[in-house]
Amino acid sequence: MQIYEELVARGLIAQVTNEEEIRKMINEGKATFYIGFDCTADSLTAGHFMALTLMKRLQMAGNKPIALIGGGTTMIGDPSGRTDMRKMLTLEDIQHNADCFKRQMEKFIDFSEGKAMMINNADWLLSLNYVDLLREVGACFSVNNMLRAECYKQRMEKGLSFLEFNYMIMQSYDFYHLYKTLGCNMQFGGDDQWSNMLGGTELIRRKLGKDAHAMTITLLTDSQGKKMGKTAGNAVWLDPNKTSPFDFYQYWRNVGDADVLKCIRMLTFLPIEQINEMDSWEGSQLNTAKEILAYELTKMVHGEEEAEKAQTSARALFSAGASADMPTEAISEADLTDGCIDILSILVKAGLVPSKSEARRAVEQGGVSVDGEKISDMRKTYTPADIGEGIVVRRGKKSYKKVVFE
RNA sequence: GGGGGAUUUCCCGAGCGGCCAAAGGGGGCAGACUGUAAAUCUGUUGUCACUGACUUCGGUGGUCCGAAUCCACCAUCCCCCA
Repeated sequence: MQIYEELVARGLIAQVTNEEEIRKMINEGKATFYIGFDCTADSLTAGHFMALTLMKRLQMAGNKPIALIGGGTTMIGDPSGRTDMRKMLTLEDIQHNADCFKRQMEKFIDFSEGKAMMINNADWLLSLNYVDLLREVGACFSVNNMLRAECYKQRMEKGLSFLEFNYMIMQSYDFYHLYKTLGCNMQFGGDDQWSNMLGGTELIRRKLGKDAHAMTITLLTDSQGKKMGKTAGNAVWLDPNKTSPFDFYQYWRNVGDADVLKCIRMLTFLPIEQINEMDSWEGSQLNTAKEILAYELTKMVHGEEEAEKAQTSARALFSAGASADMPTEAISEADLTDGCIDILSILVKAGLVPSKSEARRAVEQGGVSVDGEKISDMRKTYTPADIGEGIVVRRGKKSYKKVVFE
């Protein structure tokens, strides 16, 4: 099976400008393609992960990826599908974020000699001259068409600033620039980027009379149509300091039944034949599929060792007993009052609850246990001797910490 | 430039000068049921020294015994006219 067919089989492709040409091009490994990353945070998220795997797949098929860091475009902020304007970031923040992105990407993509490139559009966008730009590309854009673009729909109701309106032009300019300087003939991106990407192919056609291609990746959504990769509005980060490997593992371990196969198909590198076999699984058998998904992804992002640890911890926690690799929190002399510490303080200290009030609530509702025993008295206290070698404090089913005294 | 409207807790949204830590919904969290799923039901959802106290309703001042509610100014956003 060739790469294009595989992408289709995995359900990764959403829209393409010209299927025949793109199929031919990437199957023959002749594409030089780019994906843009807006650096609005200092870590990539699970949402970016799919784009990274796609780059990798295409790279393995002999195509050349360009990771474009949006140092310049982030200065503007993409309004696509947003209801609010993005926060404006300073130049320093953006640079810092771009550096972080680079480190993370290097784990997935082979950037060695001629295999792939990473560039920052700040390099050419920031030095553009306004009047020159208007004359050079401004004439190629029809405001009428831009206003019709799907991505601005929501903003047409709430208000769209001129700053953000220009985002499409900047992104189009990137593509045009990369086409001219690096022979980049294709752009990939999330499906929400479709209009912006078409802006680029259109610009290249008008300015150079050449055909460039665009292709979008299906957005990863759950069975309810919500974007995946977030928990309670917070992103699932690839940075282990922002989302621990265990939590990362748990996120995928907990996806809904209806979404497991889709995730495995789209995100893992397991052979498609093997995935097709899993298709017939149902009921609690899907739990195995979820373990596979969680393990595979954690392995890719954090390495095999972390994946093993996360899996062992998770199994131990949800079946029985304790595990050596649990996240641990140390209590010290300074945390004690009259030689002991109460359960509420332990919960807060361990980061299992954000405040004492919530700790109280958790206990009241029977959601707290220590070494497997439910705590019903919120005044219960512990001395260093009680803690001994360490106690396992658990809040709810899924969050727990080992607490030690030192 | 002129006129009108808005700003409430995580989000949406209701709020009469005292009975407002603030209705309702969403989301979150916990419990029951389960398969670490979904659906459903129940409880809970500002903070703390928790039968009480303290801090919140865009910002700053003011009126009042008392303000999310009234007044003034500022800020931001939306709509209509130019």
